[in-house]
Amino acid sequence: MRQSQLFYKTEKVLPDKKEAISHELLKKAGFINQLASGLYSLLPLGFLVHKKIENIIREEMKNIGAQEVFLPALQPKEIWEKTKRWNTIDPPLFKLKDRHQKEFALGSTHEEVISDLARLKIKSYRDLPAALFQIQTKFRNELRFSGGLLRAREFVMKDLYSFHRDKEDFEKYYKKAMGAYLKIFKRCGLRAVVTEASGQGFTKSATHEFQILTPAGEDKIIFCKNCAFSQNQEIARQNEGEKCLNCNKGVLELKRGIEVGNIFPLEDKYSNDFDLYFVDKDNKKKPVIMGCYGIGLGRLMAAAVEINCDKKGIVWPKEIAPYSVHLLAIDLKDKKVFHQAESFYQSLQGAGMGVLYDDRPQTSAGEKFFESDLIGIPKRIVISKKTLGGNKIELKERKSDNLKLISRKQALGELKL
RNA sequence: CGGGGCAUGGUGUAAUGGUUAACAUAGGCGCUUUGGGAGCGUCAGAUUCCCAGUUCAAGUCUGGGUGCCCCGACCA
Repeated sequence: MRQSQLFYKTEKVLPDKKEAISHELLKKAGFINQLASGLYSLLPLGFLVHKKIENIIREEMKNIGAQEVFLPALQPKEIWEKTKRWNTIDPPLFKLKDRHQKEFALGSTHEEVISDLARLKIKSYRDLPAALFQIQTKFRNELRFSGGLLRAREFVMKDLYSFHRDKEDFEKYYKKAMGAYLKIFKRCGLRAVVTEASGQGFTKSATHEFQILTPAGEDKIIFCKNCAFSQNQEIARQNEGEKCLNCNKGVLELKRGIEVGNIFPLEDKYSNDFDLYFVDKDNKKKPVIMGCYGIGLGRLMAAAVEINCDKKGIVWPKEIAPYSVHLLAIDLKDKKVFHQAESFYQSLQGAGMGVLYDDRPQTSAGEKFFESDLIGIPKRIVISKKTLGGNKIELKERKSDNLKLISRKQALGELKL
């Protein structure tokens, strides 16, 4: 992509108010734009990152045998009455009516829709287990929004639902899903802490949240450094400063975290509400055992920035960077520089690399460097009069200060790594 | 839902109740610039969120509305 053509603009003046660092950087660097409270547009750079995250999730979902579906966001009132959640779910639903006064909600989650669907397709133990996921917009009528993408009213979520014959099979899958989740977060440059959390009255068994430890987080968790035991403060039986009862060694700390995902045993709650029964080998009708598993994509993106940034800007983890190489051409009026830069741009593209090429002839060197650091693409190539003197180009990683002057051939090799 | 704050060119801010609402940034044009957000010149851009009211006079004061932000509560 030629930067001269890219739809973006970095901001030089931002409001004085204190906001989450991730929010400030994403706005400043031109990844997102706020339309209203809790409503955000993803600009080309932001959407590229979003799509990278989507694809990581797709890969890992595929690895645990889940199939992708796409369910309606607009949902009729009846299915919500079956679970008695039309008026009780918190945060409340956004509700609306069609021209015949029939009532609908914008889905804040999809247990109702998926259970209704599963009822039609799952009849026998032979149909189990099954796992379906989707990447889709959710709407939540929260009392308050904050931290930019960290809590929005409309956001994209990956939600996975699994269906099982019995508890044992469910538990096996639950562990598999937990592993997949940890892998997803790792690939996004994050170390997630698995935290026990409340079942919110739906289940007595523990549910698990995936927390990214950072002071910018809204959640409070009790954490043991020694054994990585972790509980959301809302259910914690111990306080900070006490000795960890899990390992009997560490001292518990109170940490803040961003909840980037959670996994939840649904047991037979929705199966009973939707008559989701199957006939088992023993010819007996039994309720399907369900689990649900969610990841907030926007929140994940913000958390990735929150953790991967410095004073100059974002430092994107390799796998979710909008582009993998940022090619800066300086002294573009010099014909040699121009030709070298153009041809290297072609070479990079030919090698199948995602490359952003700063081809703007009027922009000063300083501004190019500044914006490059702000946008945070992992690898930077500079071609200028200076580098051409030795017929080399300059390579620098965003996360380090080391400059390397190498030949174009060498650079192509190194960039592929 | 409780408490607090703010609302002025696209963006960020300034303006003891008193001329023509100022500055920065972003934008257009021209010239000069190119290794860490370039300089000079020039042009353009605002019924000061909306509706009432007080006053000789309102961006500024009062009331209501709307929007946004922060703290708390809430949060599958």
